[in-house]
Amino acid sequence: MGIAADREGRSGPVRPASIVDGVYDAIYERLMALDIAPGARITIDVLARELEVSQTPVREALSRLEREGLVRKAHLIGYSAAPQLTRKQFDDLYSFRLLLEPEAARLAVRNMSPEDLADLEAKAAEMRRGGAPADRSSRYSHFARSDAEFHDHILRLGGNEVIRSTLANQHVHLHIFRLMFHTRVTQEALEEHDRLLAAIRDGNADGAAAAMHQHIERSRDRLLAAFD
Amino acid sequence: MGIAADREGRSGPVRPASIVDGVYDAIYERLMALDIAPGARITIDVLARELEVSQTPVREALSRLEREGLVRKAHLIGYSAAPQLTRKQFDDLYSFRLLLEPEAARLAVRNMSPEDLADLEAKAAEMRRGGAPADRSSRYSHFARSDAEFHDHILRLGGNEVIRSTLANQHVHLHIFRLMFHTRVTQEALEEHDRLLAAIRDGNADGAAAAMHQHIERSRDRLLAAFD
DNA sequence: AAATATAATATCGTATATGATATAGGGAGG
DNA sequence: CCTCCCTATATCATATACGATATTATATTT
Repeated sequence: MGIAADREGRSGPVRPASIVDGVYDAIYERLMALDIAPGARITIDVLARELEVSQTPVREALSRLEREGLVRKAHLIGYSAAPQLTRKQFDDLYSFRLLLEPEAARLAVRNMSPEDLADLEAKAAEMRRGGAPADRSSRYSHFARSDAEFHDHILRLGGNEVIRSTLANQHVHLHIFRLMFHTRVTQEALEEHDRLLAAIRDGNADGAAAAMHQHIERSRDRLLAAFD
Repeated sequence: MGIAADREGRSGPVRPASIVDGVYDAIYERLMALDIAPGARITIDVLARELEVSQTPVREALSRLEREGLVRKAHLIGYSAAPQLTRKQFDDLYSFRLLLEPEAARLAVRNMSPEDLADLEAKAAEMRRGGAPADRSSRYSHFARSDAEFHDHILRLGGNEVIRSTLANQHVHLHIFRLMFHTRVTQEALEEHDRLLAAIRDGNADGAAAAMHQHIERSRDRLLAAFD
């Protein structure tokens, strides 16, 4: 049947460049929204039917997600959403961040231009305003996203692309969100961001590194409650 | 001859090897052997014909390699082997290693058991013996592989799985090999390994971290020649 | 002769089909 | 009544087919 022509006709929602990208985004969205719960099975052809695409792009998207640790694949059994972070994975992840992000903050102070700072300030201001007063879960989801962008922005300014892309691929904020989508400890984080931003603004590299270090440690401590 | 042979599943019932894994290894091998030059086009169906499999597993293997940065994909154009590391990528990569590996060495000293140490010693001894006196390029390829295993082993002992898997996915040693497959500076590296190993053996965590730091810095300096 | 337009080819991106494997459920035997 | 085996179904892994797009070569025009 003329599926292809059919789909071509109703361009409908913004069609990403490739179908695979669209599928990837759609799955990511469902994971982020906890529409697919941690550990839940993900069957390829169900997904393909729901998204009205063939199995091939679904496969490729899942393959990407697997490489990023967001889904797991069991040979001849199938895909499933990654389970909740274990305590050990959590600890490892935060140790990892503590080794990289403070240094990246230090580098950011050294390398950035005035325009870069302005961009960062704008992003922080946007975070402070917060999202629309939607339901709590989607509000936090919005925060998680903004927070990820804020951190990513600093990493970008730091200039070390290996550090940046590596942390991006860890999807820290998605995991965190799944750990505690029910809480609302965003206020403290915002204050820590402000302290970090102040150090950056002052061109205080050591201070920025220290502020980033403290921010991550506190974030870790706040989240530790989720393991009790 | 197909590739699906000689793949051993882990414990348990004899799991049929997946063709994708075989294709992945085959492509990796060609990249490592410079059989596929940096930047060279990789056409899916040529590869599929050569390996005597269908295009589907080739696609999935290439997708994995792409996520690892070993091949690049241009939408509607095709795959190609990743180009040689640029100077900036090289610098970023070594800065990244310097932030992580010394700490991992420190952790390794703290966490490892006597058996772990014995394993590490064995691996180091094996490296010292070196490979058979084959042609120079394949000998260095062998060294690159052993070196990768040595470092990975230490990272494993460190216990932080995020650090370990992240560095493994950078494929540092493959890139390095492609940078200077023509040189033979392995002797110095072996001596640095020995110093590192000595510190580990003595339970000297700070010393191990320092030795690792120095080893990576020197490795970087040796390779810098490749950019002149 | 150079440049543009047009046709031919190669290769990708996507869809569908087929065979293989695991899991679940029911029936026979102990 | 329980256990084991066997069959049925769902799902994956792979193969093949088809349409779309880029690249290359050729021809025509200026």
